[in-house]
Formats: sequence, structure tokens, C-alpha cells
Amino acid sequence: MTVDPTLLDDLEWRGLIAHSTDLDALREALSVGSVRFYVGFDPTAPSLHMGNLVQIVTAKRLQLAGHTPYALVGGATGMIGDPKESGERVLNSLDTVKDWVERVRHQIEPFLDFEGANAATMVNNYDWTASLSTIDFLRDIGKHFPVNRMLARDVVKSRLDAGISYTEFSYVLLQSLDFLNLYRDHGVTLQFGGSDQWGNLTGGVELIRRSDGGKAHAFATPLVTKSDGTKYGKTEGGALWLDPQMMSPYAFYQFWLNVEDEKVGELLRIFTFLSRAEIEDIETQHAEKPFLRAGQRALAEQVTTLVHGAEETERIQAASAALFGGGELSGLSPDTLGAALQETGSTVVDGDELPSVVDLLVATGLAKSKGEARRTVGEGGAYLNNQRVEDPEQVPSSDDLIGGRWLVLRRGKKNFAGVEVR
RNA sequence: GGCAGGUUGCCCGAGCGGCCAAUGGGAGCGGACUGUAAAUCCGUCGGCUUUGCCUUCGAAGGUUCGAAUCCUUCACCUGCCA
Repeated sequence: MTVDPTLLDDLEWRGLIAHSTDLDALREALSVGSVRFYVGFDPTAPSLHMGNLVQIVTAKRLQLAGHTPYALVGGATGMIGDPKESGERVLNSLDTVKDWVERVRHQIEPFLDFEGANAATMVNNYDWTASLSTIDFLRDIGKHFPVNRMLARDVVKSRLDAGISYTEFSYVLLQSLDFLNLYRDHGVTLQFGGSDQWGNLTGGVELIRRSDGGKAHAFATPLVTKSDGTKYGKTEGGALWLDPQMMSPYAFYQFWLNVEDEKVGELLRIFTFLSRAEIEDIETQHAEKPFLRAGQRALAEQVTTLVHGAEETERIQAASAALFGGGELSGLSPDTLGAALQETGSTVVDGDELPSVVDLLVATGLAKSKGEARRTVGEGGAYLNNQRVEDPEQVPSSDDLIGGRWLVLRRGKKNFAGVEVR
């Protein structure tokens, strides 16, 4: 298996290496031959999100460069939960974890290649921890972890006042054990993860050294934040989910399309497989004519294609063009409009007696309550077929139906929803 | 275990018997300006059958014409002393 010698330079250029163990040693290892590496995903939700996507995409980069991925789902670690600063986690039931493990596994699979010389392997740490006895665990693993060092970790320190359970405190041992096991049984010598995982990553490297005298590598990818430092995708809808049931591909695409200018270059480098030359070209275009938003368009297209496929992305782009095109909606063919509204989400309504605009705003989910819907109208933020609605009691007439059956509802500048009248 | 203080709307945080659906800030939402960007400014920000009604101020009781505000019990948190 020949490997791409420029891999590490590319990762660095993309800003994907926030922390690392000896970088020169890693560079050396990656240039000699196919390195077996692993990256883990804990089932803490029914779907992966944007933060996990960084790891998935990075794993794919490594595989494309000739290295061999082990994708780990945390059937065991997901039962424990790694400590987070905000406080103790609520434990999930075994059934929930099992269900989420399966979902996460299926979400990861399409991104990696499970055939060929450097085929990916899927592993579950439940397989080697479930049967492990407490005595063996404490003797073989626990002995290598000085508590004073564990206490010095930032997350742990931040929790000492508020309190931290022994369960979460022990998490690092489990993740380190994973690395040791994969090192012994599969020759895995590299682990990476998000920068919040740095302590867990080095824990494994340490354990391999102390326990087996072995040499392993680790690096951490950066936490993706907005330019004001806050987390991305932390809006009302929660995280930026990859599961189309939890976040529509349309909403997913729109998220990337609306990324702030200052972040476009960074996100293109992290999340897309566009080459350095292509990205720099886009950045130049963007700097010259920012209003064209070439960066956001490329970003949204690339990432949505990666996650939801080219066909879906084309449908979304067509829908976005139709709705944001600025032209008269009535100028669109009913089929085009119907397809567009299928992407934004639409609600079916009985044609005999049309509800008021306020009721429609609630029915489509654009407003959470009638009060909010009325307020929106009062604020001048409600639109029917791109016409501002002045009267909250307004009821659409049959003349308003586009193509005989569609109403286009909008809240604010960019939240569309369709109403199909039957 | 003793003493003192706290628990308010998405978050922080005022209120300390009626003028309280509850000051202020942040987030969110809408408008203006733009480029479906950022910054800025303005507005809005419990629900409803909306000149009024209903449910909220840790939980349950009580006092009162009337309580987020007073009393009792319970739960949790914080500080000081053991």
C-alpha cells in the first residue's frame, strides 16, 4: 500500500491538528506505510452531529492517503459518559445505548471504504470490556493511572467543586484501554479525536507505553466555533444533526449557506475535500466579491453532498433558487414550487375552509403558538406568497393558491414553509 | 450535626403583601441597513376564544379581601462553625 507523503502537511494546512504528540515521529510513521488508526464515537444521542463530522471527514482523509481506519462505536464508554464541564451526565439505559450504537454505526459506514487493501473495520468497545473483571481492570489498567495526574486534568479540576462521580472520573481508563486493545490485537498506533478528547487520547498513548513499552501517536482536531467563540450549531434546534429525520437536509444546507464570512475559509478546509488550490481560489473570489457568497455556496454544496448525497443536494439547490430567487412565486410552475416546498417542509390543509394566516403559521411550525404568530404578523415578519401580511385575521382566498393548491408561507427573511390545499 | 443565606420566566439576575406575567442584561425572534454574511440601530420576547381570562416565581399546605413577596413542612444548593 503506497501512502500519500503530503498527508500531514495537508492536515496542518487545513488546521486540523490542534494538539499532537511528537509530530515528527508521526510524520515519519505516516510516510513509511499504511498506519492503522482509530477514532471513536460515543452514542450520546440518536444521531451524530457536526462535531463528529470533523472526525469522520478526517478519518476519510487518512484512508484516502492510504492508511487503515478502525471506526469505534462506544457501546461501553457510552454507558459511562465522559466528564463534561457543565456537570454530571444522566446515565442512559442499556437499551437506549444499544439502539444508538446501531444508529451511529450506520451513520459512519457510508463515509469509509470497507473494501480494498486498507479497508476500514468497525469495532465496538463493549466487545472487550463487557467480560472484563473488576479485579483484572484494576490490576492491569488502573495501576498505570496516577490519580494525582488524573486530578490535574482540566475537566476534572473544573468539576471538583461541583462534584464528579467515580464513574465519570474513570472514563479515561476505559478509553485508554480501547487504544491498548486495538494496539495489541490490531496493531493500531494512532488515535485522533476532538480537542476536548485530548486528555483521553494521551491517556491511551501513555498506557501503551507504560504497559507494553509501545509507541503510539495521537492528535486532536480543533473545536469548531463561531468567530465570537461560541459553539456552532448550538441554536434553538440544538445540534447540527446528520440524521435527515432530526434535521432536514434543506435546513442542513441552509446552515452552511448562512455561515459568516470570516469562517468560510476555515470551514472549507476542515469539512470539504476540495484541494488547496481550489479553496484558495474560492477565497480569492470571495474576498473580491463577497456578496456573491461563493464560499458559502461551495461549502453548502460540498458538505450537503457529502452527508446527504448529490441528488438531494440538487433538489435543495433548486428549491433554494426558487424560493430565494426574488422572482414572482406565481411565475414558477406548480411542479417546481411543489418540489421546493417538499424540501422546506409542507403541511396539508383541507380546502373547504382555509385557516387564517395565524393558524397556518402555527400549523406549519413557523410559529410555536398563536401568540407568537400574531406577534410575528404585528412585527411585519409574516409573508404569504412573499406578500407581507398586515392583518393577523387574514384568511387566504382561493385566488391566493398558486397552481391551484399551494400557499407559500414565510417568517422573517428566510424561513419558508409550504401549505398544500386539498 | 449547628447557625446563616439561597431556590424567580431559555440563561443570568432584580422584586420582598395589592400599581407583578413580574425591572435589567444575554440568547432567541422580527424589522431597518446589506449579500439568505458580520457589525449596528429599533422592536419583540408565558398561553388563550386577547379592552378580558388562564397558568407561572423549588414542592405541598396555611394566613389574608388579596402573596413571587408573610407562616409551616419537605426537597435541593451555598457559606460559616463542628
